[in-house]
Amino acid sequence: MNEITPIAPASGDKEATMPRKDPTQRRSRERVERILTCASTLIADNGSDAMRMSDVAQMAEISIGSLYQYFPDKGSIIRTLAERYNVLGRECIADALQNVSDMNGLQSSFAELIDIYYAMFLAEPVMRDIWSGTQADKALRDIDLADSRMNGTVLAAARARIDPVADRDELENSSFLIMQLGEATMHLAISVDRAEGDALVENFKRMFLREMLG
Amino acid sequence: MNEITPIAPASGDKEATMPRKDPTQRRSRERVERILTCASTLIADNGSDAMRMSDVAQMAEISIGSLYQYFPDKGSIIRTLAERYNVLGRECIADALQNVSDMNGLQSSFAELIDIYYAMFLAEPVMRDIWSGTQADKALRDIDLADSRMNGTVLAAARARIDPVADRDELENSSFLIMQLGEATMHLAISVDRAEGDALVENFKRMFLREMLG
DNA sequence: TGCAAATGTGAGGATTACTCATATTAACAA
DNA sequence: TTGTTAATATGAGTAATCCTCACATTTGCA
Repeated sequence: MNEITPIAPASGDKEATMPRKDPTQRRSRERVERILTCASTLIADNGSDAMRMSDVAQMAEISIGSLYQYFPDKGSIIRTLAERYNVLGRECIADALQNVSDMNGLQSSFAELIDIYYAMFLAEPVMRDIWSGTQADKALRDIDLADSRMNGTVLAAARARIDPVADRDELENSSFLIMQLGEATMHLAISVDRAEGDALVENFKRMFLREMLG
Repeated sequence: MNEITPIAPASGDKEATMPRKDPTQRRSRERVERILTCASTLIADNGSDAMRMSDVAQMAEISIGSLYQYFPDKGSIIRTLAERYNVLGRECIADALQNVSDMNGLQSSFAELIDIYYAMFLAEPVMRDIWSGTQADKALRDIDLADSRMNGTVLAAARARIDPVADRDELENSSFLIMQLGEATMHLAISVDRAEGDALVENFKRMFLREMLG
């Protein structure tokens, strides 16, 4: 698996080389953040394809060489941003579903989650660019699948609580599918005009709710 | 919209320059076919990202310059291949749904269609490569959407026949969504192991059938 | 202050899509 | 047949951009 997180700033325990202490690490962290912020800005402006590594370096006021010290390649910057959004999304989903224990709760929580996700996609150009179709990078696709699996597991757990006799594998499989289809719906919805997108999201909600009723 | 079909081989009516007749056109068509065949082979081998235009030219035994005479850019070759698969798929779908007139028929036809599509995706490495995630190219995404819209319209028509009082816009919208989600399910299914993929496809079938029942 | 490790630098290497000036070929008129 | 011209073929070269690497600078500590 390709790195998601950038190279750790030399907190090496190997070889016991009397590692440097705080200032360096702080500076490194700040640099990583600045790189990510600049990359975000550039992606928001013109998309990740148009984002050139030289632009990122220039905007972050570092040399290309330094940039590559923190991120081994262009994809790793994009993946790091993607994973950050995913973490936010997972927290959101976990929060919403953690304490669900009946069908009504599940339905309302999920409907709400879909709205939140849709709003996020509409509001965040970077997220939109990274996920909307652009999955040329296999490593990015893997991140996406892993994310859906985690979210699917959370959903499956909630459904199992509601219906303890349901087959677990079946729940896991269909919950994973629902997560992926939800994502596909988002991608689709943001690539058509707003009115149609809204209708598609509503339709997906309906399909999901029907599916939940088993 | 970017060209899908390659540049037409000089059947110019403009300027009335006494156009050439058959042999040239036949030769051009053969060249286009050879290019597409070679591109297919290369994509099947290593994916479209790894396919270099110089490889295509070499394998097709033409110069790079000639290659670019027939296809204005790399994407246009891929789009042409994509559209050919789509045409096949549309014919398949239209055939299956054209004469459906009751819910039983719709359900069995659609279930069968899903199996056929799944089998196609499993069997065709080129199709898999072009559609599986790799939608970096916006023009390709447009082709995909147009395809789903056409198929969605066919599905909506079948559903309208079965339930004449249903809201047409609603049918159109949800049929379009179903087509896109079906595609998403295929992409997902072929990117996990076979057993899980099979289960995902079965799950999608179930979801679809439930949705159809209204 | 001196040293070694860590970090910074940017010119340049490498790849690859695509162009264009030139050469070749095909179709037709005389 | 032969000359003419439009269509087509050619491939060395251009451009864009990711990434490397040899060297310079900075940092933390003895």
